[in-house]
Amino acid sequence: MLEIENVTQILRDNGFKVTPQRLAVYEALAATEMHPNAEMLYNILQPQYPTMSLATVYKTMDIFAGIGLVQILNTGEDSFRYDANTSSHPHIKCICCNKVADIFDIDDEPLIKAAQEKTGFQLTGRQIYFYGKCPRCQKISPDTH
Amino acid sequence: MLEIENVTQILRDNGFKVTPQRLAVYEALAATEMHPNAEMLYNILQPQYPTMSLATVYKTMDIFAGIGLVQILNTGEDSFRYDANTSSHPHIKCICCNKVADIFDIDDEPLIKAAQEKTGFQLTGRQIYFYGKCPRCQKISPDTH
DNA sequence: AATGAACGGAAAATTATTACTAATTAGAAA
DNA sequence: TTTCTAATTAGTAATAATTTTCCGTTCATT
Repeated sequence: MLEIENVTQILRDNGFKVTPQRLAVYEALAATEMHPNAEMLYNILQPQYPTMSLATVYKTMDIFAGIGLVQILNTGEDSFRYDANTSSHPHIKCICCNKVADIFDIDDEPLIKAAQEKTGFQLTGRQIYFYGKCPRCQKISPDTH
Repeated sequence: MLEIENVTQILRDNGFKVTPQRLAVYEALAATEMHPNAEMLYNILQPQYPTMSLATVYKTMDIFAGIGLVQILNTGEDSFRYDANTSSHPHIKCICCNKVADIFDIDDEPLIKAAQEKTGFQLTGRQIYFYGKCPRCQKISPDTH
């Protein structure tokens, strides 16, 4: 969730050119809460950037992930999703509507500490995914599942 | 981690035939701690069961997952890994040697409870993966990462 | 203005997984 | 035991779908 100036700076610092496409991709990702995959992002950008290429989205996300501007989510689908918030927060996915949401302000430190102590690993990252039925889907179809 | 008799029983209870292949696949998975994917399992079985087919491994794991004999892991790789321990325990993967290990006896209940309360989701499952460098790899190459 | 990077669009690659088919087999019934 | 039959298997081909590559054109930066 950086400002455009910061994105510009980080791109330049890493030797990448600053292009309207790259900024647009970042803006679109930062503006949505849907944790889109490449194709969703492409569709979001389509109206405003009709010539935007899916290949560009892929290449841009690859660069962004490399320089720490986005994190890649793997929720068990065929494609990867992206998050402009690069902090290691848990995610939760609705098994009915497939929506992926953030879980902020949750204290996972004790678990991380315990994992580190139990395994002797030098931890570098984590991915915590919860699965269940979101409140909206509970109302719509309370019985299923 | 069931005995063969139990696997046999569960297969029959669910209307599946008990075949040497299915028992061999279960045995191989239960005997290893490497959390193999389908191809690794196939390679493990190859020496003792030269005619074992990769397709059979896939179909068997599909059935096993369906009747609760195995759980499917998605550690961010291209393929799925399998675990004969169907309890929802965290896993940890070494970013150097790609080994995947279990983390038992760790209390993730507080985190689950907090996630449930924060989101209002009806939770049905979770996947907790840690990433880092295992003790062995720390000794071999202490600097990298 | 120069130039190497980046772009669009489409084609290609990748590769895990599934489908297919003839042959075999498990389990039930005779 | 033998027979019967639908389920299962081995081996291979096909699928599916995301992601990457390709390349001529355009553009950002110096």
